[in-house]
Amino acid sequence: MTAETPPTDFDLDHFLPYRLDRLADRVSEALAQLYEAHYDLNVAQWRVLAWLHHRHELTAKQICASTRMDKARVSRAVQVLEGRELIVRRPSPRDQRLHELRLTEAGQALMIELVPRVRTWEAELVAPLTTDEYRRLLDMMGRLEHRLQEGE
Amino acid sequence: MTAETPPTDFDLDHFLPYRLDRLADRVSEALAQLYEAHYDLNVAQWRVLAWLHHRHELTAKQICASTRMDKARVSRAVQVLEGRELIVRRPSPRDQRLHELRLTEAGQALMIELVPRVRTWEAELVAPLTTDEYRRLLDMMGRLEHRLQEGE
DNA sequence: CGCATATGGTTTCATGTGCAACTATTCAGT
DNA sequence: ACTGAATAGTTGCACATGAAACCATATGCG
Repeated sequence: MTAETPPTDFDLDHFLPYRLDRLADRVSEALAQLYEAHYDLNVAQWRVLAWLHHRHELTAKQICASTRMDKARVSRAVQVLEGRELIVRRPSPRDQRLHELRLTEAGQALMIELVPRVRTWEAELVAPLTTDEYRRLLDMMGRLEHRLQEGE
Repeated sequence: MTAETPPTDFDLDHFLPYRLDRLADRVSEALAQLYEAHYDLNVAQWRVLAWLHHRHELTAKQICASTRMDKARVSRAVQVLEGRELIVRRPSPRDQRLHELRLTEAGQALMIELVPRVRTWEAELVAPLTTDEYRRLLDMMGRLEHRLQEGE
């Protein structure tokens, strides 16, 4: 070790973007183990299923908006899921450009099996936080997101 | 919009992994604008520079540990940065396997210019939080990370 | 109607990334 | 000292991703 000190102190452990990224990465990795191994889903596919489970019927565009994923990425995830018959894609009668997506029976069955596992896992993850802290955490994150949104 | 309700309630807006990912993604994207456009650095390169700025002298291995980046990714970032003469790579006299990395004059100059911009930007980002809230936020994130670490 | 423009979604292409195999150096055990 | 295991880092390969070009349908305006 040299004795020289850095030119300016820039402590990355107190730098929010770095900490956020590190945590999100770890969380995402841990969560992925729940759906990758057993269900052979990648992140994009998981997200599409999660939103369809949550919202019941959506177009690819809406999923893009919800997940911040590129439309190409969503398109490819949808193709795979449709191929596996976990979702169906039906052109909207109103507008032939957009396709309404929804879970098939098999897709529903998968999610009904998977979601409780995910919830249990999440509960365990946030166990070190009180419910009040958890609420505050989400609230603060919301304010940060809002801040970024208004800048754009 | 359909009037149908989702089969089970799984509100992704209250699902921490999703919220974390979305926020980290937005933050990362905003931060990237600070170093991509003006300095032509990608995320990996920025991280390597940031750690070298912070720690002054490190090996690739140490950077891997700090940033959770794959060693191949670090290796390639280092190659580019060395090519641009922003860092130097010197085999350790003690152990020829490992290479000590440090910023060149040019690299230091770049960071001395860039870091204050980044800090200002971060300050603005977290402005909606009180300093106490910010402290708590980092603390909670730390506990969550710790929770994940002990599981592995 | 008919043409220009916008929009949802797909495909192509260039790039970045992770994994695994590989090289070079060091270390441990005999 | 010698052989085999470990470690730091690089490279080859296969794959996922984003940007941009593209296709099909819809909409606005003359």
